[in-house]
Amino acid sequence: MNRGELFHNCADCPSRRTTEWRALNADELALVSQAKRTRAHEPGEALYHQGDPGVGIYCIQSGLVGLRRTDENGNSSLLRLCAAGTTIGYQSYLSKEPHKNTAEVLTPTTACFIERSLVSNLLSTNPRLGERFLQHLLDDMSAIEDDYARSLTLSVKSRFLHTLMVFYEKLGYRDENGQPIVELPIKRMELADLIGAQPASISRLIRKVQAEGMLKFNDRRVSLRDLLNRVGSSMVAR
Amino acid sequence: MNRGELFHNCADCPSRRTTEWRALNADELALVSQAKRTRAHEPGEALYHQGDPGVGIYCIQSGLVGLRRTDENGNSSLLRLCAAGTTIGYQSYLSKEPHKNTAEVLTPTTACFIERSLVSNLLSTNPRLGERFLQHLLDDMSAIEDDYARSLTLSVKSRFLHTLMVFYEKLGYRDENGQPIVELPIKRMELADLIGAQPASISRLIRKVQAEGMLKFNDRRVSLRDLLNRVGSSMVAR
DNA sequence: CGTCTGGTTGATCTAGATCAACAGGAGTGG
DNA sequence: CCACTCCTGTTGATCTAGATCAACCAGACG
Repeated sequence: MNRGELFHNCADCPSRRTTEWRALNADELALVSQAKRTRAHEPGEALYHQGDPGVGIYCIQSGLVGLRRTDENGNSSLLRLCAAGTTIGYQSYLSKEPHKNTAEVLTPTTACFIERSLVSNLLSTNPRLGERFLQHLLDDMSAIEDDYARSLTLSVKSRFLHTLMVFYEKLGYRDENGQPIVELPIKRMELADLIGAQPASISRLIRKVQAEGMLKFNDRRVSLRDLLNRVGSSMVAR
Repeated sequence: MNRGELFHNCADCPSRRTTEWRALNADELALVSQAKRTRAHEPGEALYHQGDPGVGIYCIQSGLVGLRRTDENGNSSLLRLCAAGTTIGYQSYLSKEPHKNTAEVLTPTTACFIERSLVSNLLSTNPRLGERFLQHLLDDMSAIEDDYARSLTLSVKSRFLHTLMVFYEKLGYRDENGQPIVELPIKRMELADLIGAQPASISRLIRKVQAEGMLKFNDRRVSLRDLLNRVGSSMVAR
C-alpha cells in the first residue's frame, strides 16, 4: 500500500447493507475489497473537481462530503451533503461526462475509490447492481427537486430551520435531561452556502431565532427544545 | 377510438428521433403506435397529479406541459417545463412510486399515453431503451441541479432574464428586421411560479428592464434587441 | 351589459444583502 | 512566552430587492 492508504474489508463495512453494493455477492464483494483504494482525506481536499473526467466512483466510509457547483461567473453553492454510506461520482460514471460538481471534504473523511473499469465489470455481470444505481439516482433526483421547490417558495429563515431539522434527524440525540441536541458538522460559511445566504445573515438569524426561544446555540452545539413541536407552524410562513 | 381520441402513427412522429423511443425498431414502434392512446388536452387539465400511482408514461407531441410540485403547506412551484418531444412520468414508472408532481397542461397539448405494462414489455426485450431512459434521467438531474444552483445564487432579475434566454433558444426567431423575437407561451402568473417570485414583481421587473433598454415587451411578444450581447454582464450580478 | 380573469401600478414594509469593524482562538515562528 | 497572522464568527449601520395588499384597468365571454 502507498503512503496514506488504509485497508478496509468491504465485508466488514457498516454501510454494506444500505448502499447499492448490497447487490453484490460474496465473490464480487471480495473483488471490490481488494481492488478499491481506501484513503483518509482532510477538510479542504476534494475527492474530484467539477470538470474532471469520471475515472471512478467513491464510497464514503466516514465523514462528510459536500457537492459544490460553481457557475461560469464564479458563483458557487453547496448542492447537497453526503455522509457515510453514500456513493458519489456515479453520475459521471453513468453519463460518461465530466463531473458536474466538486466533491469537497468538509470533515475528516475516509473514502474508498473504485475504478471505472471495475464498476463496468460488475455491472456487466450483475444487473441488480445497475438497478441499485438507478434507484439511487431516482432518490437523488427526488431529493433535489424537494430542495429546489423549497428554495423557490420558502424564506431563508424557514430553510435554515429545515436544514437544522435535517441535521437533527441524521445526527441528533437526547442529552442527559432528554433535551434534543445536534452537533452541527459544518461551519457557518458552509451553512450559508447550503442555503444560499450570507454568513452574516446566518448569524443574525441565529440570534433572532434564539430570542424567540425555540432553540439555543452554543457554538456548533444546538439544543432544539420545543422547535420539534413548533416546526409545523414556523415552516408555513415563507 | 373513444371520444376525444386522436390517432397518430409513431413512425411519422416528428420527435421520434430525438426521444428515447429512437431505441425502438420498426416492429416495436408499430406495437407502440397501435397500443398508445393519443389525446388533446386543454390548459388547466392535468395529465397526472402529484400522489397518483404511475399507471403509464406520456409522450408530448405538441404543446407545453409544466411539472408542478406542492408541499405539505400548499406552497407550489413550477419545477420545469416540458415541450414537444419530451417523455414525462417515467420517473414514477422507474421508481414504482406515486408521481412526485403534477403535470399541468399550459398550452393546448396533444400527448400519447403508454401503459405501464407495455413499457415493461419493451424494456425487457430492448435493453437500449433502458439506457435511453437512464440518459434522460441523468439529463433531467443535471438540468435541475443547474436550476437549483441558480436559485441559490442569482437574483430574481437574473433568473428572469435567464428564463427569457431559454425561451428564446427554444422558440425564438428573427423578425423581418432581423430583430430577435420570442413569443412567451405562458402567462405572467406561471412565469412567476417558475422563478419563485410574485406576479407583481415580474411586472415591475419588466418595466425596469425595459427602461434599461435591453428588451421590449408587447404583451407576450418580447423583442430581445441587444440583450443577447449583454447577457454576460447582466447575469454576473446577483 | 355584468362578471371574470390576467395584468399593471401605487404605497408600504421587511428580509436579507452588503461592507466594514472587531473579537476570540489557533497556529507559527522568533 | 510573546507577537503576529490567519481564520471564523459576530455585530453595527445602511441599503435595496422584492413581498405584500389593495386598487384599478382592459379584454374576453356568457
